[in-house]
Parts: sequence; C-alpha cells; structure tokens
Amino acid sequence: MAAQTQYEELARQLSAIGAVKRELSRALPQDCPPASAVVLMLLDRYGQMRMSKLAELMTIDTSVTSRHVAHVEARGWIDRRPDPLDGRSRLLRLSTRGETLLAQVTARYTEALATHLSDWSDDDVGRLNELLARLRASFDEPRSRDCAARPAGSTARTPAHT
Amino acid sequence: MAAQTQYEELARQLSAIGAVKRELSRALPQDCPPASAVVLMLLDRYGQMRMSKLAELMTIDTSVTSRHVAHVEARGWIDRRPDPLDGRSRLLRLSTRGETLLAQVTARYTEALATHLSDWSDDDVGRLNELLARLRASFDEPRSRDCAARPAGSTARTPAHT
DNA sequence: TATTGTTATACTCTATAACTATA
DNA sequence: TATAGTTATAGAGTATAACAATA
Repeated sequence: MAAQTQYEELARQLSAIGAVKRELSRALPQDCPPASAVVLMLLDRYGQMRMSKLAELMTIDTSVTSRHVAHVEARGWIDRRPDPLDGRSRLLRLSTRGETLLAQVTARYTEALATHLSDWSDDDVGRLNELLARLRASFDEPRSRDCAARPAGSTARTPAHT
Repeated sequence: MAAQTQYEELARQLSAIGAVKRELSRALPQDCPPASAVVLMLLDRYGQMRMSKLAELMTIDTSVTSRHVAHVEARGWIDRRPDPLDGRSRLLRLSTRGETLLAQVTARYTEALATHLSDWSDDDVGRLNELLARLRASFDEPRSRDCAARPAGSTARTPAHT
C-alpha cells in the first residue's frame, strides 16, 4: 500500500505519458495510424486470431476493433479467412505485405526509442517494462466492484440489449 | 543502450497503457473529462499561469489548451484575470469551486488507484513514478533532428504562417 | 512585424446502441 | 435465445491553419 502522494503523482505521470506516445507515433508511415500498427504487432506476436480475441488483447470494444481491422484489411496488410469452426467468425492473419510493413514500423519505432533513450541502461528499460506490464495486470484483475460483474477472460464488448 | 527486443516491448507497453488511463478516467465526475482534471491539477500545483505556460506543461498545442480552458471556465472552476504585464494575455487561476472539485477528483482518483494497486509496495509505485518521469524527460530533450529545430522551453504551438 | 490567444476544420481513438448473420 | 461481428452515432483529444488583438 503506497502513500496518497504517490498515487497523485502516478495519476499525473499517466496523464502526461500521452505526449511520449504522440511523439513516438510520428515515426509511423502516413497511412498507418498507431492502432493499425498495434493490430499488426499483435497478429505477428500471437498468430492468427478472431476479432473477439484481438479486441480482448487491445482492451477495446469489438466495434472499435472492427474499424481498425477494416482499415488494415483495406490496405492489404492482413487476410481474413473463414473460421472452419464457426461460420460467424473469420480468422485474421498477417499478410506478406503486412509483414513487410510491420518490419518497417518496428524499425522506425525502435530507432526513435533508441534515439531518445540512448542514455538509458538495459536494466532501466527492463524495469520500466516490468512495472508497466504489472500496472496493466493490476487493472485487468477484477478487483473493484464493477469489474467483479465481468469475469476475467470475458470479451470487452457491447453487452447484448436487455 | 538497451536491446532491440526491449524497445519493441516498451512500444507495446506504452500503446497498451491507454486501457489503464481509460479505467482511471471513469472515476471522474460526469462533467469533468480527463483533460479538465489535468488543467485543475496543474493550476493547483504550479499556481496561476498563462495559456502558453499551461500548454507547455501539458505538451499540447495552444489551440487545444484554449478549448480545455474554455471548458473549465464555463463551469466556474477557474478564473481569468487580465495579465498586468501583457494586454494580450490573461492569467488563469483555480477558483474556489475549482478547488472543491479538484479535491473530489483527487480523492476518487487515488481511491481507484489504491483499489487496483493494493498489493503494490510503496517502493514499486515510487520506482514506476521515477521511471515515467524520466521517460517524459527523455522525450522532452531535443535529441532527434526535428526537435533540434525547436529550442527547449519554447511553447508548443502552431507556427506562424509563412 | 512578432506574439498571444481563439476559432474552423479535420483526423484518431473510443464507447454505446442497433443491426445482420450464424450457432 | 445467444454470440460474432458490423455500422451509426456521439464524445474526447489532438494538430494545422487562419484569424483578431496587442506588443
């Protein structure tokens, strides 16, 4: 349990981190907004998957995911195949062009980070990564009252109407 | 200098931290979007200031800042006094109602953090704060080529047309 | 002529709700 | 009836450019 002051400071740091993300996103190609880059990165890391799985990994609604996927598909960066197990669903998969773009995106991204973080030690970057991962995990767990209603692992999506 | 893999991981963590910010922002009152809360927090922490200074602290364009300030002023959370030193400018100052709201916002924010981070040690929260502050600082410094054109301390704003 | 701030316009990201198609 | 995904609509945040008022 940390002190109140530290929580306030963390809230401030989190709200200010957007500037770093904006700066980083300038390294992206013109036609590839940050969300598209994330889609490609996740399909590369976890392999082919369905919309609902992608939405869960991005922690956004399926409606939003649907638009991001449409964007990258329209540019030929991913393929959509029918899911043999479920006719309502299709499997998303990185295309060859998508792999090429992702390699370029990754290169620019890491170059930008290397430029700005040249005086960071390997250990410090690693520590930051660990703490950020843990922070995300702490917010994924259903600790608070409203989260308790949604069991862990369920998909973030618009609830069916009553 | 850190490894390429770590940079990729950091890029991933940063893109995913938005979910934490969204979850936190649900603790805010209905009429107070995150940006408004930041305005109040900064005026409380640094005292009265001008638009340009606020834009610099938020690392956003003055045009955006102008809209955030208009929002909080319309709700009586800040005052705008003429700047005795410059007729073009006005000084922004937290109002009594703004102080009251900020106290409420801070309480809810820290409560939400305390709920989710109950198993975090004081030291770990402190470490995360330090690393995030350092990350921001690393991106504020004019290291890369395009940043070099804008001297440190200059205001982020739309350049005068040519 | 330069600077401070405002407004108009456009783009990205997100959520809620209503809808289609399939299970 | 329930689930997978799409689309319509709305709201928050941001940037660029054009502008008004003052220095």
